Amino acid sequence: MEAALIKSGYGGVVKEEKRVESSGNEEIVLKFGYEDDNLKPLSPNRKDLNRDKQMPVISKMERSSVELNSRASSSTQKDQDDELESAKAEMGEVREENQRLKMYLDRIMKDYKNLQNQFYDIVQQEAKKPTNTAKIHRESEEPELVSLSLGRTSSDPILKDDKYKIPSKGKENEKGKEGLTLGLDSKFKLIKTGPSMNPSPENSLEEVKEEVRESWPPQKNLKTVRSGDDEVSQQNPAKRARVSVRVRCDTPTMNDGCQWRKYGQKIAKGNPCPRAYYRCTVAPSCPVRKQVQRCAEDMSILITTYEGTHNHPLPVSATAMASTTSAAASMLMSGSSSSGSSPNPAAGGTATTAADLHGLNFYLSDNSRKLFYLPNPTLSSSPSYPTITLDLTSTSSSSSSHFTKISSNFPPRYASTNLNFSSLESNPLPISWSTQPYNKNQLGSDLSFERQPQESFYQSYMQKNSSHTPPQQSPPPDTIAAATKAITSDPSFQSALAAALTSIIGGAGGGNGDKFGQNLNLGHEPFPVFNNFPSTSNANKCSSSYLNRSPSTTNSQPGSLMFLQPSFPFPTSKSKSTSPNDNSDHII
DNA sequence: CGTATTTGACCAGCGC
DNA sequence: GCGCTGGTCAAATACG
Repeated sequence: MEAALIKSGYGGVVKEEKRVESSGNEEIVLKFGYEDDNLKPLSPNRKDLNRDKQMPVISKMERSSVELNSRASSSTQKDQDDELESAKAEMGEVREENQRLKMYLDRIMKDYKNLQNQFYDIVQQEAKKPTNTAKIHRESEEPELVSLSLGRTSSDPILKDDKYKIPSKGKENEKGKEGLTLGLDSKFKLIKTGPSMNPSPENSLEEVKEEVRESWPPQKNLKTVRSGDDEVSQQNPAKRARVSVRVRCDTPTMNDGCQWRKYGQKIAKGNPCPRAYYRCTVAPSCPVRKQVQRCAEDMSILITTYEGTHNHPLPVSATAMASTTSAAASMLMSGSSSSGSSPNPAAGGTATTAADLHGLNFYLSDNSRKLFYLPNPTLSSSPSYPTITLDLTSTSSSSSSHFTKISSNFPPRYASTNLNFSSLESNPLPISWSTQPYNKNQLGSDLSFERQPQESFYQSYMQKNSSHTPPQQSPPPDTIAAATKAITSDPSFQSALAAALTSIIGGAGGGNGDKFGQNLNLGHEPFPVFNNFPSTSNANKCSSSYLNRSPSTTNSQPGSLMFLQPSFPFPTSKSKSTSPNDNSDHII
């Protein structure tokens, strides 16, 4: 936004660099100039001033004076006059340039302030709109609500204001179509008393129901007597949603930050690669399972399918994937048959659907629910799991089209949705910027005017808000195109996407995650992965416990066990008293 | 020795 | 009813 503004308003791109010293101290270097050499420079001597002497303007002027004095006795009056004139002219130019720069800076700041105020107003208006009908039970928890957004950063001055914790709805959804415009539109609620997976008493029954619906252990476990496992006995097997994540990954499992224990392996039909079954071991009674299998067509693609909802606080490093899956699951569930009485979401009367997954609240507008109608949400006890696939493996050379390639298919038997995220082909990391070399211009460049994606983010936001474009109309639900549109415009999708991105970047990027955290703006509350992803995690790798048995496996990530909430309130009753998972109480 | 993984057995659902 | 398949269990094994 800033750059575009400057470019249009002042005829040239004002470049601003912010450099980060290796020591970690930030040195802000404001460098104004033209990026395009064809453009007229600010001053004819500007390059000389900056390049030849590598010294401040004032120093050059002083030096000129010294030179004049030293030569006064031996030079002719004419020479002196010439030098004096040239020096004066130079000084004048420098002064003019300084004045211009000051003026530019003032105007930039003024415009920036204006835009910032406009943005505040818009966000406030959005927050005041009657979208909180489903937030009734959560209003008291508003102070802890955090709006996570890609394309923002805590250090970005535009976001310093706490107002931006207010989630903006509606039009911001549309930004998801434009490159990095990833507003995490969902309303995230930080865990208060460790209820992320275990709703606290103040949480609504609605949330409890939502979680119960999502919990994994299928009906089989209902029959299996497991004393004290209340969650198991309450679940509705028809409500289980699966979130499948396809990632190009060389290692057997994807490092999602959570602790898993392998409990089985099977050769599935149609795929020579065995399917591994994992369960979450962070908490002994956690119902979450995941299946890991290599793609039959492309062995480099790892398909990780998550089921269920964690009923415990998550390691910070695991929140990204957890929020991804929960958001995606909430999409499915809200669109398929959230009420349990009718598969048609339009039949549900509520204006919004709230889900409390992983301690994060996701709100889907009524529009969204219509948009996410899935044609085959059977309620039978058969494994007709609605499945949403986040495809992070697609090939595309355009970094700006990361989020534009979206496909959707609906296998004949299972209702499923494929979200296809483009990525660089040459790199197992799906996000191209994760592979960019880190020159100083890119590090911590929150003030940089070069952040085109972010600029477009705000630009599109302003434009769309100013025009008050209504949310996308629901297309016919039975078409792939409709599903695609629906998915891309849904706030949960955005949160899922953002979480997926952070997860992938953080997990695959390994030690560079903190740099991403600076370079990618994730809202005033930095997305956990970026700041807290274990620096010891395998860079550019998905850690593994399947094919190789290296010590750096997914299952043991002590460094990542930074829980959002230290308390662990849910019952300690074990589903399996003899389970080796019992030792997972170490998280307390 | 404790813990995690492996792997064959077992179970349930589904289709024929 | 039978076979196939997916999913889970649990004893055996490996590992630190």
